[in-house]
Amino acid sequence: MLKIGELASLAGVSRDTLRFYEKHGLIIPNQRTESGYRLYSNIDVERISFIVSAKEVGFTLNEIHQLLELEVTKDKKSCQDVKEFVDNKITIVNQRLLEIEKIKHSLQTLSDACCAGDEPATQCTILGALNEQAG
Amino acid sequence: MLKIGELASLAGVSRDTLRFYEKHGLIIPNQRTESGYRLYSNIDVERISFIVSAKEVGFTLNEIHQLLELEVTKDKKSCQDVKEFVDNKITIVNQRLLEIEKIKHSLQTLSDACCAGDEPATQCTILGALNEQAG
DNA sequence: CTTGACTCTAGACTATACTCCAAGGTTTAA
DNA sequence: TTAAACCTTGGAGTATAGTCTAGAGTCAAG
Repeated sequence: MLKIGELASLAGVSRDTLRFYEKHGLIIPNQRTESGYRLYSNIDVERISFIVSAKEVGFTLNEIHQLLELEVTKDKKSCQDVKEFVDNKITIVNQRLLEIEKIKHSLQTLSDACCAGDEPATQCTILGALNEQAG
Repeated sequence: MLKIGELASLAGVSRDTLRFYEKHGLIIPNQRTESGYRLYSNIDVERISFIVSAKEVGFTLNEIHQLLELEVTKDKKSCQDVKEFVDNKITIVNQRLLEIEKIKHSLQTLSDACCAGDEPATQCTILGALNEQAG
């Protein structure tokens, strides 16, 4: 079991952030010591690492909360609901993948080509590099 | 030339957002009418679309501002500086790509497998699906 | 020639996601 | 046994990114 400071440094977030996430229902330690100290388990390490990743790729804490709450039971109705919600997220994720690939490509153009020598200056801004892909 | 409302609806943002971006130096119309109306060009359409994309994949307005300001001149020093900055961003973008792929995969697991019938319930949460990849 | 849809500025307000502080209790290592 | 380093709660403060409002000017159509 980990105390809040231990989980915080493992996960690369602050103690305050963990308490903030708890207040918003994202990560709740399943135990406390007698004196009231929060105790986290290994599952919480995974949980917080998912939260951090999801946040970095543009999900809000609210969306992340919904994702973490998802639980497919074999009940067909639940399945249907969850599938709809998840497929929606997949669509968003796919769009983001395309966007991030495009940005990556244009950054690469900027990095690789522009210092080499003979390229036209038009490629040597981020928008120029983006257009390069289209043309 | 486009007025602010026209650009706004083309780009899917509000007029207020465009004025807000202007105040922060992200997009400045190169002309005004005699009465003071902002006039935007096609370049501004691309610019705003880049801003929206970059924001969606997790860049802050500040970072986006820096990216838009980038301009590689043939001057070697500028080249070096820009390359360093851009390579840094590429590293970040690559990490995000991995993270988003991982999330996508686990969403797919949730969507595809969990309603089918015989899977263990452990896969049927987002964290369960994420672990599925590791194991 | 006026009505409605648009634009302007300045400034107040909101949501999200922290971050810091005060005042106190707990644990641990010298 | 005491000081440093941790933990608690509650609440205030901050940064980012808008969003809304007021009060006024502009423009195109009827």
